[in-house]
Amino acid sequence: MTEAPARKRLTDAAIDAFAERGFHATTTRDISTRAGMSPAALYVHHASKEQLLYEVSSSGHIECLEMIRAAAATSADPVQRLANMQFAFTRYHATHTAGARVVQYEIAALTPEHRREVAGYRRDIERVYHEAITDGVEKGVFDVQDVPGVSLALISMAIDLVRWYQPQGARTPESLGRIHAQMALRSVGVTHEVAPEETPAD
Amino acid sequence: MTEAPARKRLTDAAIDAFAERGFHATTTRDISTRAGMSPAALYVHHASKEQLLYEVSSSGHIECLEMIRAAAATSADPVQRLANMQFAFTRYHATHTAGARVVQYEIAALTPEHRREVAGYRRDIERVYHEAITDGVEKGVFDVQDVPGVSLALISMAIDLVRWYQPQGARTPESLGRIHAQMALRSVGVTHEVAPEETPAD
DNA sequence: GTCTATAAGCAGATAGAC
DNA sequence: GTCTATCTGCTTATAGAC
Repeated sequence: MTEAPARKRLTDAAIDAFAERGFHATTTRDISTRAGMSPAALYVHHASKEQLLYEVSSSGHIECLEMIRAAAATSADPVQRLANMQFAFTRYHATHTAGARVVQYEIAALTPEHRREVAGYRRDIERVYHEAITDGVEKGVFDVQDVPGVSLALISMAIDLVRWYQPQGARTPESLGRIHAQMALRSVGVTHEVAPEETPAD
Repeated sequence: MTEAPARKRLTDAAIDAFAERGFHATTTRDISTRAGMSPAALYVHHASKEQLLYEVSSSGHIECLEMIRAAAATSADPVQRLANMQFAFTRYHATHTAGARVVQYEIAALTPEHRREVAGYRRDIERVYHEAITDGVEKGVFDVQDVPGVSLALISMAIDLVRWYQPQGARTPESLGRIHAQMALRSVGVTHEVAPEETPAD
């Protein structure tokens, strides 16, 4: 159990600081102090405050995309797949609140080029939902008129909890995941109960 | 059609600036310039940048609370009421994106006292949903195990669209309202279709 | 790789003329 | 009530010693 390298200590500190106070309200001194370093040490490892945000934001987007793709690959049955996806997507946002808050709310602080890159990851995430719901409609088990509209609403349901969720509260990531999974199935017209298969959380 | 008073020009400019860039990234010079005034003019009408945020945030919270209470009063039938509420709540967030963004995402920038005040309005909004769903459960027309959990998820669905909604896009506030209203009914176990009654938008 | 010291600029807020 | 000018402090980022 050795101490984390300085570079990762800084990105971890940046995640917490950006999540708590927002990018613009966070000072580079705040980040370096949280990482146990002097203000100047930050610039040995990162070119600028925006670059630090970009690293946090892009790696967070990629992690989230891989997570939802893994969840979408857990079952060939549309009903079970959507339940697993909504459970995993919700649990992820409840367990990675700090990182997800930076991912979701600090896009405007990125440079235009960096913003374009992460916008691509976001479209990829929407596409996973879109395809899963389309699959269920085509197989005749889902009843949905507006597939993109329902996709966005299901994604919103999970993402918005990073705005208010607090780990010390009564709700666990798994309990929220089960509620949202049931609401997802009901939203696409599946009336019977299907328990989500809980893939191991990282 | 006379020009708006300086005070309102400033709060309107602050809503746009805070919504576009966030509280901390917005400068008082940005606000006063948008309102067509010099930097010093802002302080004739508002004590500080935080006071300006507080006025925007509290009036926005109160407006939203009154809107959802009005929607909850449109029908005594739990099914029709929930449909009307989710339609109105969604349409409101799509038509008041800028103000709602400040309301939802800039709470951390308020002083602790101001934050406590708006937290009360937020609980009131949740309570309106909570009571509407409880009413449907007690009358035997809704099937919901976790009433607060479903309430929060329905609220999240509408609120999160201020994160991504753009008026120039293809979706109208009304089309989003109808999708969300149907998803709300399905989420509480109502399987038949009920069109939301559209109260006039302000 | 870390530190101290500091440069250069911009922020919120105020003073005082008109 | 609006302006110009300015104060004061804090920000990002860099220089250079160890």
